[in-house]
Parts: sequence; C-alpha cells; structure tokens
Amino acid sequence: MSSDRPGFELPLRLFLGFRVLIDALHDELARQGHPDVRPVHGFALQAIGSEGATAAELGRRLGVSKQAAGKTIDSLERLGYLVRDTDPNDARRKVFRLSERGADSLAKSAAIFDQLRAEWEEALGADRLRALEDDLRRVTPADPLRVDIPGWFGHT
Amino acid sequence: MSSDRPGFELPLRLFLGFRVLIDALHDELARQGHPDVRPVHGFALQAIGSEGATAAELGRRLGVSKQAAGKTIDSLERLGYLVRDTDPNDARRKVFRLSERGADSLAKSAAIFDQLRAEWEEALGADRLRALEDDLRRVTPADPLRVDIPGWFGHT
DNA sequence: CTATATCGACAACCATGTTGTCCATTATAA
DNA sequence: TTATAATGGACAACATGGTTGTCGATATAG
Repeated sequence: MSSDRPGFELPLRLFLGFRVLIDALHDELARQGHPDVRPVHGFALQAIGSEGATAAELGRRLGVSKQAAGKTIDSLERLGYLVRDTDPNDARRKVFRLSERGADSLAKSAAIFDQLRAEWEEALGADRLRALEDDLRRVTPADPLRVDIPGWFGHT
Repeated sequence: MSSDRPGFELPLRLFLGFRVLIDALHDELARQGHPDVRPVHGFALQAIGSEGATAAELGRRLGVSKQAAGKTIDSLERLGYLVRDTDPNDARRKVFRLSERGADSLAKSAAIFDQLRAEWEEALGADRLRALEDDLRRVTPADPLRVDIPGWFGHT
C-alpha cells in the first residue's frame, strides 16, 4: 500500500517553507534597521545568546570548525553585533557577547518569527499548524540549534 | 488569541526536516554507487532532465547566473554525469545531456525519496503526512523546481 | 547590411566552509 | 613540581559556489 505521491516533493516543500520564512524575516529585519544581518549571522547570534561565547564554543554549538565560527564572529563584530571581552580566569579565551544592537536584532527576530507563525496559523488553522509542528518534531533530531547550518551544502 | 508556541521553531523544523531527508538521500546514494553527487548537483541534474540544457538555460531554471550554472555543469561533466553535445541549428549553444550515469543517479534518487517518504508515512500516518504536504503547498510558491537553491544563504 | 541580443569563456572578486600548523596558556598526571 | 597533554586563537592555503563585468562569435530583426 504505497502512496501515489512522489517522494521528491516533500524535501522541496520543506525547503521552500524554510526559505519563505527566512526571506520574510530578513526582509522585515532590513525594514526594521538590520539590513546587514544574514541568515548565518542570525543562527550565530542565537547560538551566542546572552551568555556569550568564544569562537571555539560557537563552532561546537553550530557544528562547524572553530575557524569558520571565528570568521563569522569577525564579521559580526565588524557589523557591530558583538563586543569582545576577556576571561580573567583564562587568558586564552576571548569571549564575545551580544552588543545592544545584537540583542535588538535577536529580539526583533523573535517578534517577527511570532508574527510569521501567526500568519501561517491564519492560513492553515491553529490545529493544522500545531499538527505540522508536532509531526516535524517526530521526524527531526531533538536539539534544535545544532543545525550544522553552514556546512550542509556542497563540500564533503 | 495568539499561540503559546514560539515562532522560531517552525523554520528550524522545516530546515531540519529538509536536512534529514537530503542527508539520508545522499547517504543512500553513496551506498548505491554515487558517492560524489552533492545536493547542488542533484538539483541541477533534475533541472537538466531528459531534454538537456545549456548553461544559460540551466541558470534560468535554477535562478542563478549562467556563470554559476556553468561551473556546476563543469563539475558534473568532470564527474561523468553529463555529456556535451552541439546544436546543429545554433553554433553558439553547447547542450549538456544526462549521461547514463547521470540518468541512473536521478532514477535512484527518485526511488530513495519514495522510500524515505514511505518511512515518514509509517511514522506519522498517511493522513497526517498528506495533510503536512497539503499545508506546505498552501504556504509555499507553486513552481517547485526554481528554488534558487545555491543563492539563498549569504550574499545580498 | 546593420543593430541588437544571446551564448559561452574568462577574470576578478566575495563569502563560507575545510585542514593543517603554530604558539601561548591551562589542565592533568607522574 | 614538573613533564605532558589538551585547549584557544591566529594564520595560511585551499575548495566550492556564488556574483559582476567583459569580450568575441553567432543569430536574429529591422
């Protein structure tokens, strides 16, 4: 009893759904004063969070090399979303924390995502959307942040 | 009457779902004799299809520049998934068609995607999965192939 | 016949990954 | 306490996949 639906549409729709939300987020974010932040940056800022992180830590949280995380941190610092700090207990560590601007972008992102979800709720109905989220939870890994974002395309 | 669910989880789950399927596809594809094909390649092969395409055409189908499409075609040709042909009616055009190996990878991909969908059907139930697909169709653009895949991350 | 559009080829550049090496610093074990 | 190991950060070299811009060859429209 196999389905008549081709399997290739499922990944496409999942990706398009992601794309639609992320594009809408960044359009709105740009309108609200953050035109420079890119999806990679958003994930990094989220992963750094209020506690701050070193490049090596961020790399582990994101599932990329510490060098790659370091480059992301560099550009985020250049854009004014992070400020660097030192750890008095460990002279090796260079901790990066969200600047005010960084925290603002994160807060705005959260509000925009909530708004976008509300639009989907409008379109699909609250029950269906909840079911969709529940179903996706069942077929995806638990840890939501360690998404290995930047490496998923290309490469070995 | 807003939902208690945070909006940021939705894009994450959509992406993770995509990731899970694509990773599983390429694991299995590697096992079945295609260890070198990458997600980008899969989309390109799909877009080239049985009719073949030039670099400029592929670029339009995929929503990237003809130069970017040309690079993808180069690597696919190097890997033996495409063969080049000429157009007797237009000396400028260099048409690329699927090699036997290319067609084989596409056929295997389709079978694997069907299998993966069957596994989700097992996990979620046929009704729920159909509902999930229907709902995603309602919130995503119609044209499923022009996915602008490679450009969605980074860049302006 | 001439003007315009398109194709493919290059080059230069950017962003984001990767590995590998190296030194300074910290932690650990003998 | 001291030798060894692990960690953090910097830097270099490289791969991939995107971009724009230019340019000559070929087609097509007027």
